[in-house]
Amino acid sequence: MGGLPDSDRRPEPAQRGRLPEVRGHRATPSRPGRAGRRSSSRGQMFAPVSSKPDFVAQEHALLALWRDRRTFAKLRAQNADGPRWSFLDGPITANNPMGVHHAWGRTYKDVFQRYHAMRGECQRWQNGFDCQGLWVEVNVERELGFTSKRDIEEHGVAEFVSLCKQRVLTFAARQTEQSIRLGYWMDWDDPDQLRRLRDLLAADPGATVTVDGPRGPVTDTVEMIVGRLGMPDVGGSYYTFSNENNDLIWAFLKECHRRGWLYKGHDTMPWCARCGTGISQHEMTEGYQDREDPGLTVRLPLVDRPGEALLVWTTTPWTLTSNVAAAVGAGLAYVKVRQGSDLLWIGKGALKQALVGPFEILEERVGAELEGWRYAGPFDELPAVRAAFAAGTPSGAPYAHRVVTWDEVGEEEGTGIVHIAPGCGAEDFALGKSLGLPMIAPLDESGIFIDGFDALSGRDVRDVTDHIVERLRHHGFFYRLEPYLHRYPHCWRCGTPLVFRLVDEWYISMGDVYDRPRAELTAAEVDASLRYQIMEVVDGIRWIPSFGYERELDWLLNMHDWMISKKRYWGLALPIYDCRACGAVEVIGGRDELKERAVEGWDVLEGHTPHRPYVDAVRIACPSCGAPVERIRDVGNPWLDAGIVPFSTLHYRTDPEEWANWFPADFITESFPGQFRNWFYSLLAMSTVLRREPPFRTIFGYATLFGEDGRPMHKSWGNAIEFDEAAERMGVDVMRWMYATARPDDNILFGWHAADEARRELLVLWNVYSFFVTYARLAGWSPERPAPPLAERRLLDRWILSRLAAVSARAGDLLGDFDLLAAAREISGFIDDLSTRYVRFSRRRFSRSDDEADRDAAFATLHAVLVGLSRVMAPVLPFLGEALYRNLVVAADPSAAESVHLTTWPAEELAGYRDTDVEETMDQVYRATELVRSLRSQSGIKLRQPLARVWVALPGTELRYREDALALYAEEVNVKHVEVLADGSELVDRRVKPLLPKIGKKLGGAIPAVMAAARAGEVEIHADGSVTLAGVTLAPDEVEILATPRPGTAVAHDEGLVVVLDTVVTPELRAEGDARELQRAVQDLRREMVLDLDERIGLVVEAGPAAGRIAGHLPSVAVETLADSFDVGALPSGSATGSATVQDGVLRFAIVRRVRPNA
RNA sequence: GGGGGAGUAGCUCAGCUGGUUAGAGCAGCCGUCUUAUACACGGCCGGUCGAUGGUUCGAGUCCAUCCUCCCCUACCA
Repeated sequence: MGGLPDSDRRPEPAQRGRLPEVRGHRATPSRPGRAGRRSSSRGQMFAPVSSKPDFVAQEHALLALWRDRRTFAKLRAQNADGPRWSFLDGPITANNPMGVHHAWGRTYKDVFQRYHAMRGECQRWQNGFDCQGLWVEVNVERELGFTSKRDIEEHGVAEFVSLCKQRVLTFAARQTEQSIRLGYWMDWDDPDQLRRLRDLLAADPGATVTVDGPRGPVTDTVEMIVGRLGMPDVGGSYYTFSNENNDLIWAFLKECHRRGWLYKGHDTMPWCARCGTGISQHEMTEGYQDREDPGLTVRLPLVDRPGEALLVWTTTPWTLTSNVAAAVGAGLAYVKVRQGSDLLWIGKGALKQALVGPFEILEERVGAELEGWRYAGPFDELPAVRAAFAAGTPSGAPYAHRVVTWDEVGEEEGTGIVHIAPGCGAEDFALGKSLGLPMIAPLDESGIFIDGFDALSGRDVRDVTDHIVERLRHHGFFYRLEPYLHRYPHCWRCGTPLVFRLVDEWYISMGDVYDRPRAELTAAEVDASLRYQIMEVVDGIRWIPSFGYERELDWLLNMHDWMISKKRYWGLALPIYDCRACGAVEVIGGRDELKERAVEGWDVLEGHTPHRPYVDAVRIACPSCGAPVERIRDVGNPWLDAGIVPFSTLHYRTDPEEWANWFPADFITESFPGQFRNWFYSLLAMSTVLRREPPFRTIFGYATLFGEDGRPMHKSWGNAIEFDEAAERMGVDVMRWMYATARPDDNILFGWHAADEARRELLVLWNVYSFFVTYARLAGWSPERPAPPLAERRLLDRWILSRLAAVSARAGDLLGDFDLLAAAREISGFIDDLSTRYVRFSRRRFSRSDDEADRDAAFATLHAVLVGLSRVMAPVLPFLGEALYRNLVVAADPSAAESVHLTTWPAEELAGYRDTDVEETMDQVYRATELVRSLRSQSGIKLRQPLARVWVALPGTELRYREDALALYAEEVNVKHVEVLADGSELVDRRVKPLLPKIGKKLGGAIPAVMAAARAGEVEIHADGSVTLAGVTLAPDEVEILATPRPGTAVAHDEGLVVVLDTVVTPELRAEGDARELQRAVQDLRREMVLDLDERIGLVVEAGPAAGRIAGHLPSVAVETLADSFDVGALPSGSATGSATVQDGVLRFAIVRRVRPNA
């Protein structure tokens, strides 16, 4: 269990922790009793930290710790009186284990909630599960091996519905466990409890059971407890199958009905023959797939023009059975062509694609002239067709196939003449309705031809193409058949190609679409059209990214009426009572109302949740004719279930005051694809109907997760990664970091390589932490040791503390603005600065003992930085943050908050560290350091080799903290003296850099000349700092003065910063460099020997000229390598030896151990 | 067919309201530092910023057209 401190096993402090002290040193060092107890011997303060952490093991240990200590409960209690921040969770479908794509969204949800918790805000922390609908049904069917609705009916609807509930409980438990593993803090149910309820439900739903709720034990039947999950007395996640959820949807539907928006539509709809239900417009997009269909061209002989025929084209041959008309474009040109003995009518523009073989044009007419021509249909002798035609048109006259005109007809595909079957296509239906054509509906709900179609009757629509083609050939209707590839709608759930069926479905009217811009509409017009009311609600919401706003409006403007019915079993029971006797429609607004209105069957429903089949038993009296009326058998669209949650989960009905405290939600976040027409839409629609106000203030959307290869994750493609596997192999902090550093509005490519990159970044941080603890233990340093006040610390210390303050302020603002990516980038940049600049620059300060005050300052600084960082990163990286915090703070200070997640956001506390002058100074020093490194690299002089002198020219601005900065610089670049070059130096020139953004507009066309002068150095610098270039005078704040090297000097420069390095290595410098070389070689050998970091040694250096030259430096080598003694002479036999490359060859040495290994 | 987004190094992506010399990480090559020792750092390599025009003193950035990919949307049989 990597890195988890021993102190975890100490008993928990009784009082609630105060915040850890991170400022400088403590005013009162410590209470004597405690200090005596633990830090008298070194190494007791911080638990050792491996530089090779096992993140996964650590995460498991921390999960156990949080569970045992009830840390989350403490957080909730701590914030109970804070200002409210309302997050509303979009329900996850409890139908399968959760995937890594869910983990992406859940990372956002967790990060923002944790951040607001650190702001002391009170939250609800309620997760949601989506429970009802075809998703679950299909999986239960699959498990049972069912292939049709008949199987369900035979199995028994009650049992089937129970199995659906059980499946939901199974996967709610599973997803709960997975979410907890992710570190997602919510008010989770106990997964074992969920499974227990599932088993009890299977055994006996009517048995009485008692469960623990937040307000005490709750006793009810198993079925009713399941129906009450998520409600205040039972607690935990909300479930959309809950009684309250269903009840409130009933109230919503009743309100729609009251306003006259609910209606029954008779229309030709996309239909899934396998699922036996219609598919609404909202569900269509997901199902479009490329598909090859038969492209069939058919001859239709004209009755009154012997020998002539129309050519029509279809990709759905089965619909020819129900053909009633052929449509032409009134204004399009049509031609009669001769092909062999055939005389065919066809659209002029369709000649090329529709005809095969040579032809001759005989005649041309516009479409309007063809109107009314009668033709013989291909299936005229079928009883169903004869019956429909005999019944005729609304006027009563018998009907015959004829040509009609339609303005939708085009010539780009097909023949320019469109086969019309109003019972088999939505547009055909609309046309047929407007012209009063007969309707022939050939299919039953399973896609089987009904009676009246002779040989076809009883056959599956998916399997009749060959038969139909054969028949057409036989009767002379066939012209041509060739495969046709197109996008065709499929069932989004089971993948079956859809057919169109004439059915009754229930809709909520979205109201008129006006042909004027919204701004010009009157209030009355808006009041009359729900879609515009929803748009007004959308206006009041902040959409991130902003294009979401336009997309939602676009959908609202174009959407059709909302089809809410489904001819299925598991779901919301639509509370619609459609009187067969008189046609009156009644909608019931809740369970209580139903009980009141019931005239029979209430006893059947009593004790059950409002689901099929029990709810079907209840009848009410028709308010209009008094006849007993049954509920329609349909269930509801599942987005009704999810859309009502701002009301059902916030207790709109039972506790309006509490509801008002949490409504509207401050924040929701979900993956964008699909939700504009689904959850976002249903939330908006339902809130608009019930309240006419936004259900949430801000919505943050993100894109889609793909495999590493950029394709959707797919098991058979080998690019799929299961959540559990990812969690246990890469660790969830690594996963969360990947998500945090991904652009939300772009698709994310998820894979093991990306995880390695993310881990590497976190390892850098971990290594800083490991470094700190390693040396703090060696030095016996503890946070209680007095440290110099900030003003007396080194520049480097003040710099990193200032950076920390800046980062916590910025990251906080960014998280508050829902910009996790930018916040993560702040943290990432800080980790880089901390590791590559701060620790790298100050490494020696932690190990040496000659300046204790400075050493303590370094420890105190790095400690404060790591503690501060642990808090800043806690929302994003809850495990790493906690690991650092517990070892760095809790282990040392039992009075501190026991978890980083119980601390507050540190920005305000740290603000005093901010010093932008220090930051600017350090940036210059750092850049100048890089230049020296570059020069050393070019001239082949190792950084280890001291040099005598470096000259530095700085940009025109003044270097602040000059002495400190230069001292630091000298040390860092390993030179004896640093000289700052003045303006008059012969090594550099002063150049002027005009600041284009400031002067661009003003100067316009004069710019090329000014820039050329600046480049050439033709500049006049005036006493007040202004300059004249090419006759143009610029103010001091319009230019920057830079240094540039004069030609011919060996220098490095960058944006006005110039360094000149004296590369002469004198014998003295060389000796010193060789000593450093020796020192490094000794350290190398120590490492090879695996000596303890603080193990003392004896050092023997082989006698010779080299040893002689460096003799003067040997004492310091000894100090640095922890040698108690050093000798120059023959190397003792049997000891470990090494060698260092020095000026004139190789210098050998030996290390003599003071203690025996394993002693 | 309409609407939106995107096209920047071999790969993944930065690049703010236009500012002159386009950056990072990874990969590759070469080095460096080091009691953070299976860590880290630097350098090199690599881009006609999808194409073509235009606006402008100046365009990866703004405009137009076209090409490619993705998403949304659509009644094309």
